[in-house]
Amino acid sequence: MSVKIQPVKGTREFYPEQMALRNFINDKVRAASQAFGYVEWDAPYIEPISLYAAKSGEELVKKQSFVFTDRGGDEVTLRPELTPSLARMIAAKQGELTFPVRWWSFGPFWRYESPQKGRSREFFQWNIDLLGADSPEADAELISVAATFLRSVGLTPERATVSVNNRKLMISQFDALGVPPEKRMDVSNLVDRRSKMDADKWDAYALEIGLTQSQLDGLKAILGNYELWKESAELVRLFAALDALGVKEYVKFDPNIVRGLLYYTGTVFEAFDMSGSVRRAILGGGRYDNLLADVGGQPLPAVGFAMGDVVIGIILQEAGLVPEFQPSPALVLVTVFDENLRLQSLSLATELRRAGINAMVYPEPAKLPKQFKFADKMKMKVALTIGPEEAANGQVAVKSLRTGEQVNVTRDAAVEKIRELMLNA
RNA sequence: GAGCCUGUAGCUCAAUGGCAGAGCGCCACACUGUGGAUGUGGAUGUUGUGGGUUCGAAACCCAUCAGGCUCCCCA
Repeated sequence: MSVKIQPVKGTREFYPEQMALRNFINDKVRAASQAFGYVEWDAPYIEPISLYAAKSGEELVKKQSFVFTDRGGDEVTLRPELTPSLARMIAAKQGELTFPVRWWSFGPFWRYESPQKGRSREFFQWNIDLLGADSPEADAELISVAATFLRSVGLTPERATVSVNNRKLMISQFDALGVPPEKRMDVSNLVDRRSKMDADKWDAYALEIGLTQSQLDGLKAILGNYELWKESAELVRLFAALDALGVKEYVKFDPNIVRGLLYYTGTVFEAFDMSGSVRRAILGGGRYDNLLADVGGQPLPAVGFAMGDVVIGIILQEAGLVPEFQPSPALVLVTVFDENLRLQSLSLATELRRAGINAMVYPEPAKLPKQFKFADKMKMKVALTIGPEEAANGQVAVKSLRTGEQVNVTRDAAVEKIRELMLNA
């Protein structure tokens, strides 16, 4: 009796079509990263749990990590994020690296959460970081990389935008309202929740955490003031740089963006899909100037962001931006006319491959209609046939599956004819 | 971790306690030297799984698994 073994909850199986989407995202990520001079790197997929204990927050470590004890008795985990590994690796070579460091990575991560739309337990994530530069122009570069990626996959500014804010600006605004420093986190949390709660409940919650009515009114004024960035010298420089970088239309200031992570110190940003069904951030990041010092390295300013493959994958599919799937990497089918001519088909295919053309041979001498139907389903461009006539004359029948035109050429001329048809296809 | 919704053919979905169906797709033939179009015919299945109620369950009840939505968190 066979029992169906299901895949682990929250994992995805990548059939060729899904694999093509994953590779499409990976290719665009690589191109956007390399266009700005970032170099690829990676860290171990299994890490000691203690690596995350310091800075990642209890939620991530205790509830969302795949933790297990290895045979030696050590507590390890499948990595839930990359930044702690980055901090460790940078700190270890801080004396020999040439700064500023520009690194990117695209790899698997695991988080033990309940799977739902836009979230799985095993996912791929693009991480990209610039370490050793603390200017607003450096922040702008990362935002520009993000916008360049969005543009490269065909997402227009109407469809996807990057919302930007600055933690320092918000803190100074909170201070001006008379919010005590120990309440900053609570207020940030409050801001983060605004879009998810009813207005009345949000007001009540604000008063509950200790804001006065006048502070609440002041906070609302701040969150509705989309010109507030003009009061931040950093943001003024940031937007000037974004203009020069040619991505201004993708970016807007939004005082409601605060982001959950504790370690952000200045600029923070998130990209959203404005029209799709996924109400989750496509990517998010910001400046984290204290992290290296916090994990024992020399102080080092840093800015970066991360993008998961799940949300962007859904958005690209919904927007119809995923390239048509090509079922076979071979665009040429060599048919097999009959048993006697089978070896001629095999040797013809070999000639094509030696000329650099991917070619597939039908595995058996089936009826020609069946073989042509197969080529059609595989979305191939060209079908070749060597029948008794062609074999007698040293020729090959070359048919374009797009136009339906067929010509007989000598075997020597076949490669050139196929190249011509594939260019036009 | 908590609450709610869903699960029927490969896919999208019907059937509300009384013979499990349609469209699309698939296979064969028309067409034994040529795909897409058309026509004709064919197969779709332990109704997620396991129990229970009932003369009778796809439907009602319980459990379980999977998926979705929300809270939480975040990519």
